[in-house]
Amino acid sequence: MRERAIPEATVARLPLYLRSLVDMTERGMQTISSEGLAEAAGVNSAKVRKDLSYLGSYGTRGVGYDVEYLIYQISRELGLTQDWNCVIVGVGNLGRALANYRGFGERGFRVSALVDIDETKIGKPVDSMVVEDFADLERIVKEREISIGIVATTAAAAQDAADRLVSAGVKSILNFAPTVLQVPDDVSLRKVDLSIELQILSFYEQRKSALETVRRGKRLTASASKSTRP
Amino acid sequence: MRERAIPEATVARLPLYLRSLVDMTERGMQTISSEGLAEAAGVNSAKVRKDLSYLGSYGTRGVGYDVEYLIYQISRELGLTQDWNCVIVGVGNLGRALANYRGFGERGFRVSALVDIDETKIGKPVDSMVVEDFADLERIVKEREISIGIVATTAAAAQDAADRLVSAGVKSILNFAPTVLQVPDDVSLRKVDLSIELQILSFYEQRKSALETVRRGKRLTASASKSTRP
DNA sequence: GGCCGTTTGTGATTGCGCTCACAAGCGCCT
DNA sequence: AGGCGCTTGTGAGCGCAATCACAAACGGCC
Ligand SMILES: NC(=O)c1ccc[n+]([C@@H]2O[C@H](COP(=O)([O-])OP(=O)(O)OC[C@H]3O[C@@H](n4cnc5c(N)ncnc54)[C@H](O)[C@@H]3O)[C@@H](O)[C@H]2O)c1
Ligand SMILES: NC(=O)c1ccc[n+]([C@@H]2O[C@H](COP(=O)([O-])OP(=O)(O)OC[C@H]3O[C@@H](n4cnc5c(N)ncnc54)[C@H](O)[C@@H]3O)[C@@H](O)[C@H]2O)c1
Repeated sequence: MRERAIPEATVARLPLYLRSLVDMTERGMQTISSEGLAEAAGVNSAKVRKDLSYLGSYGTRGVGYDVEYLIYQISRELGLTQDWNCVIVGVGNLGRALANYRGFGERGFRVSALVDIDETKIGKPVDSMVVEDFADLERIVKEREISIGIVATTAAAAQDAADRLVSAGVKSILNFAPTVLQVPDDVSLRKVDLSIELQILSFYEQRKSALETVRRGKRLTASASKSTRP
Repeated sequence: MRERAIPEATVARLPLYLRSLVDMTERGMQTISSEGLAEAAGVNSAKVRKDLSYLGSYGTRGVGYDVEYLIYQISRELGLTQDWNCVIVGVGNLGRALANYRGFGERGFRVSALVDIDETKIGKPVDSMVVEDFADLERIVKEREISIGIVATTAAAAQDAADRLVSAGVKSILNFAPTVLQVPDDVSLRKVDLSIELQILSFYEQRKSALETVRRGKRLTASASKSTRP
């Protein structure tokens, strides 16, 4: 267990713990048990303990975890002791909302550039910044030491945006366009896809209404035809 | 295998297949192999076949899957043969971007209401709609048969927004606020958390630069102090 | 009509992550 | 100083998901 390699699932939960812990300091709490942190983060307490144990033995038996110290350790592990420079590619509806969002800066992510391909947008101010030309991406990335690229272009342009980010040396990409991007193995890619989230909700919603209908004693033609299928 | 109950992981991938398939019809393709669909969706072909087999035996050996027919079957399974009415709670930066987004309507999700608590926003037009009063949420949900609630309020107000959605009868919630929401068991909850995504990227980015530094033959003080810890 | 190349559908296997359960360790109180 | 209650850290077991691997099935061609 003392080995390196934190499981992916744990990495995905650390930011959640971190947020809960920050809330707790703001409410003046000094220590927190795995049980308490689990409740705040909406997970199981054994999971919390196992996750935290990957970082080291930072708890005290019979007492819990020191909130401040744990914040520091998680921040360090996540690489949040430094600021990261980001570029938003595509300044449409979504890109603008992201640019205006204060939450990123608070968490150590600085939006250092906004780029777009649309002539009518280039040069215009957006939230104390100015939209720059997509053509200058490589120079901008190098000059400002940008390490994270946020793709908020149309779906059709997203692969191009990603390719340009990659050749500029960006190794981490967050994609909002509803398309599957291809990137080299050494580039981390994460996606946020709102339509997919809604479709997943739709699946369970449908299942619920179907169940409701069955409970009322009605036969569903859909399920009936399905059961007759060999 | 003929049993009901589609694995969660499969449900999450079905929308991805669906999107690839729609792209394919637009390019005039009639049939597609699991291999081809796998490539388009960025997954392994065995996974595609197993996922699709949960819906039934809709493929033809030696040929592949009929694109149109598969689109229909996946849509039906996901509950996309009907439209779903949604309400956006909180019309700030993000809420406005979501309201203006055309992609939802195309996929059968109709934004039927925008509500906010801010007096100065209520009554104002946003994308051919008018912002309504959060206080009227229950009536609006009932009248327009809204089944999906999208929470885009500030973090502090998100739990209240969710509670009100739940008591209005909404059973599916998509949360954008960076906070853990509590909802009853029979309510589906999904979250989109951009800061968490960035923090995950940060973790791997840091690991990469650490590795890079080690490769260059330098000793990392961080890893050195870690290895001396008992 | 039979053979051949192709692709599906699915048992079998492996691996990962979640949960349980409890010994070990800590602080506090007497 | 010793006992007690509380909480951590982690081995063990379990279940779900990913991957492998191949028999079964199909279309087309000779
Ligand atoms: N708006 C939303 O709420 C929302 C929700 C879910 C998904 N999305 C997705 O996010 C993406 C952006 O959405 P949006 O509503 O902001 O769209 P938008 O059309 O308003 O903005 C897209 C922007 O990208 C720019 N662009 C196009 N090609 C480019 C290129 N090659 N390089 C740089 N910039 C380029 C355009 O000029 C435009 O400014 C889309 O892919 C959309 O599907 C948006
Ligand atoms: N803007 C972004 O790009 C972005 C990115 C990531 C996360 N988020 C999160 O999304 C949420 C919204 O972000 P934003 O930038 O739009 O913030 P915002 O402050 O611009 O908008 C919040 C809106 O919610 C409304 N509101 C507050 N309490 C309400 C209540 N009880 N009922 C109804 N409406 C209420 C406010 O009046 C305001 O209009 C925040 O929680 C934010 O952390 C936003």
